[in-house]
Amino acid sequence: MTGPRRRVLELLLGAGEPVKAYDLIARFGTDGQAAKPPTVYRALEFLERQGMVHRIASISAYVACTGGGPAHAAAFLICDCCGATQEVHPARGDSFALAAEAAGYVIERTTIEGHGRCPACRVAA
Amino acid sequence: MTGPRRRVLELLLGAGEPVKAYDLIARFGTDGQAAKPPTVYRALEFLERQGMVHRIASISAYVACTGGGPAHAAAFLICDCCGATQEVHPARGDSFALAAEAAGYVIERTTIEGHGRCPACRVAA
DNA sequence: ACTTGTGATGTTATCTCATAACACCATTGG
DNA sequence: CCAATGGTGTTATGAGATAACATCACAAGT
Repeated sequence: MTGPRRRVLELLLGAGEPVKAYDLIARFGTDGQAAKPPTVYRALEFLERQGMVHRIASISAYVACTGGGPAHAAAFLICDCCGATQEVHPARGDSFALAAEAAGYVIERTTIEGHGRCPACRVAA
Repeated sequence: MTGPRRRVLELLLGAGEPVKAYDLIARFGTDGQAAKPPTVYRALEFLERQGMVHRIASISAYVACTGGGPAHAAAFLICDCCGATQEVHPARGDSFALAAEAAGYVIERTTIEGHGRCPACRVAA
């Protein structure tokens, strides 16, 4: 865990919600100086390999992991209203995994993201 | 169903696998002329609304729908080896949907994509 | 027929997201 | 000492997507 990696993780943990890569780039320097893109992307790549950070493909954003061991699979519930995101852990042998098996596929990595409304926004609407 | 929309759908059906937006743009003109990006992106947006095309977020590509009614949810099995993609339809009440419900989220749209190896590539390896 | 509204298209420009390529530096193990 | 490895800094560019505005076709209302 080196300087840039620590800094990116720190920013993600501080945000507590998904952050866009270029927002991380902009906030990278403690003095307000932006980082160069590869600095942040390389840190994200590392943190993702470690399972400390996840990429949320449907919104091209990154979020610090909450729970789960090293290099684990994760699924996300994302509120389109307020941006809140919750990490959940799909059960082994769920219907998607079964469908994959039935089709003869060996799945190594999943992207599972649900968009909708969180409890708070559901009430507010 | 207008000209550009028909053309984009035709390209996707002809490909039979996920195609990148800029590949569609490049192949758009029957005379080899490329389209302008908005032409293709607007067609994709329309086709996606109709449920005739799906976007695969994890690889930023688009694929013609195989089965499923209008505006249905879909999940994908993607072979990282040969690019083959299979559309599957998650059962209602699978573990992800249950997790969402338990968390109080109302999910309107899902992105479910599994990466791995198709039967053919699994044997080949 | 006029005209008004709507939805589609064409076009230019730009924005966002991500990576290639190369130079440099530190650590480690032969 | 000196490769080999892995991390970082920097420049530049590639890839994905959309904003904004002009134009066009068509149907509905008067």
